[in-house]
Amino acid sequence: MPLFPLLTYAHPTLLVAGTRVAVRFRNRLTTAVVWASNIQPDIEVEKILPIEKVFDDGWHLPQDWRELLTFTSRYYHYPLGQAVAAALPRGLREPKAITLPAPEKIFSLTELGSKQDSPAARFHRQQALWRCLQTANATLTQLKAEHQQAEHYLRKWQQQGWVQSSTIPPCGPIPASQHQLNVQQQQASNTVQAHFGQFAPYLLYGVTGSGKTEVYFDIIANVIETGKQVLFLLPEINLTPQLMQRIEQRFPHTATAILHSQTASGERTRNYLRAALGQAVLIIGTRLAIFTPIKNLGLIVIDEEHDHSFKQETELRYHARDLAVWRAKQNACPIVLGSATPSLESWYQVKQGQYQLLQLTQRAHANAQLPQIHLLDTRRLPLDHGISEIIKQKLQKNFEHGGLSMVYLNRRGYAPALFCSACGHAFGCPNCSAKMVLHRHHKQLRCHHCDFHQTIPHCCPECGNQDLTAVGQGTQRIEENLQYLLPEARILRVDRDSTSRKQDWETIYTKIINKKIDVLVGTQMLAKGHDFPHLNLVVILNADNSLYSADFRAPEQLFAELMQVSGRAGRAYSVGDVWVQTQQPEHKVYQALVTQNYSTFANAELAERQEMNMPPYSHMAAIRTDAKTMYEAQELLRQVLQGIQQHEQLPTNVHTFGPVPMLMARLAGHERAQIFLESKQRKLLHQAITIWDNWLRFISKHYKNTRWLIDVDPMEM
DNA sequence: AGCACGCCGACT
DNA sequence: GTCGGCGTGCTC
Repeated sequence: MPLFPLLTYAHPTLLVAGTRVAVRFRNRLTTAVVWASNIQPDIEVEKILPIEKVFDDGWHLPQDWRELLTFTSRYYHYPLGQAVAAALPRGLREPKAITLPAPEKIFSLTELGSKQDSPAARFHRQQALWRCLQTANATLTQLKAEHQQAEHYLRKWQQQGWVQSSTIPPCGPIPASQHQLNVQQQQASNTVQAHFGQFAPYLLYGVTGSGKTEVYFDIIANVIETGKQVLFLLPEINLTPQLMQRIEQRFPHTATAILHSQTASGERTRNYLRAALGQAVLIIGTRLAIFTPIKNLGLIVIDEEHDHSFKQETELRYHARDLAVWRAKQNACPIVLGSATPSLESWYQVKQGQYQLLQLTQRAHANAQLPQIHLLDTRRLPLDHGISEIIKQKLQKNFEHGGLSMVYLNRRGYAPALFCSACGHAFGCPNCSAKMVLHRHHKQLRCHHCDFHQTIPHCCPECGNQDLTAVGQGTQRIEENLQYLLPEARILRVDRDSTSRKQDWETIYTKIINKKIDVLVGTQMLAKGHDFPHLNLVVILNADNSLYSADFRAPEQLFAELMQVSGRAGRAYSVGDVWVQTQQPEHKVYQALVTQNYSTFANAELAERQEMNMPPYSHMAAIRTDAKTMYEAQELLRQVLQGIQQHEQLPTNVHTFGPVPMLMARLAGHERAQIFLESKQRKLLHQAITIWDNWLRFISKHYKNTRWLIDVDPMEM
């Protein structure tokens, strides 16, 4: 519940902290977790209600997990109960008993069984099952693949005494890797291995295609052999079937648990418990997996550590990477943060000597070289449907030579804006401060920030003019243009509109690998984590938009994005070429991109951040409000600010900026404002947030229609 | 969050 | 005298 204090309930016997119970709260039955027992209640005894039910499953939420949540709740100024609810899978959030997952078993024929005839041929599924039992010790998963009702027959045959089962340890032998690590990779792995059993944070900085994953695998293999568990976090978009296949190949006998928001809730609860019980050794997941209780944690790996998806932007606004570092410290284990373009926060920690740097400067594939990057100044070049002549020729040539090209453009839809050619009226979203995007296939104007959409209007609502112009290029339009340019080519568009379901990716990937595609057109989805060995030409169109953003992290983000996209080229067989169309080739981001020199770029950015007293040189928190009008949203902040200034002694060295509208001032019908608190000292910042929190709680009662929230270490501006 | 409580104005 | 709208505060 959104309450900060703990509530007292009564029970005749002492309960272990971490026990799940069912209690009555406001006359409703809810799940609760025992945080402390045998305490002196702080309310009148007659008000205390009894615990209704104790879920004594032989397992409780462990102490280190409770400490993690206590920390999370305090650090992010979020009610403990709600933080706990966010950290539990559905199955544990419901006031119901759970069944603990059983340890994995293997099945084989008994001596008696091997003398039996196999089931009759007409029961061919049963026969397959039997054959599987004959050949080797088989796991339930393997057997289920042979026969859907494997469990039923196994039980039957076990009763007959034909089949026996035994439990197997969750970490079987790990076969040697097929990849020979190069010197740098081996060195990186060795360094981490030398620090098993102690807190040691590492930044694994490796250029795209340098084989970071193989380094992770090598370290993981070694931790697992010491009998410990591994937490492997990665951005949602990188949890590809391709990666899972590699893990399956590398760790065939290791029990893995996958945890992300797409996993079905039953499965997620099961995996959560398997990790907690030590039945799963390799725990793979997205940011939410950071809250998985792990019995014997020996290593944390964060892949693509710079990725913004590790920060949750709703409710409990945690950063999984930051919590991971905390957890590694708590569990005295190494943590490896990997990226080709590390976050400036992590890079700064290296500079401060807090994190140790591990570098991979060469591409892992012997023949692979870093791509050649070329800038095209579109102020001087005529564009035909958003594409310059040079790029047309490059694409044509590559197609003629049977190469695979990729056209990257971070805008889905047909055109990012629709204008009236007579009066200049722009079609904006009525709910958001954003332009509507033209989607030709669906014959709609859509807002990409809320779910508002409408059919394409045929005239201007202001002047009635019927000549409306679609301005700019989206992936659909580029796809259309390319098809016109290269009528013979097999072009495939990959964006959220074309690729919404999970299996879609698998089909696309097989098509690409089997050389059934000549040109890929797409957004972010194409940029991350995928290995297309034959890709040798990358074209980046119109990335300039974010150069004009007021967000101080925009250059860092754009650089990471462009490096990632460029890095898709020439990973294995051929030299990759990257062509970038821009109106500002002289901009620092593009200049850094051409040299592909992350460290020069990062150091320059850091110098600028220091100058401006921005993170990571200072710490920030945002207090946000939203209301029907911008005035109301800002008024609450102004009132609280005034109250604090008059009645409180804010710690010195904490600075306040605002209130100001958010960059995206209007979203889904709400006007949004914010105020920033900034300090060089974390502790002082937290003191200031606490004061703000108290005042907001107090004053917001008078502003019924204004909602507010606290965002510690904000990423959004 | 969501609900009970109580204050106050409007209406029978 | 009673109903209900809404602001306030508590939840164990």
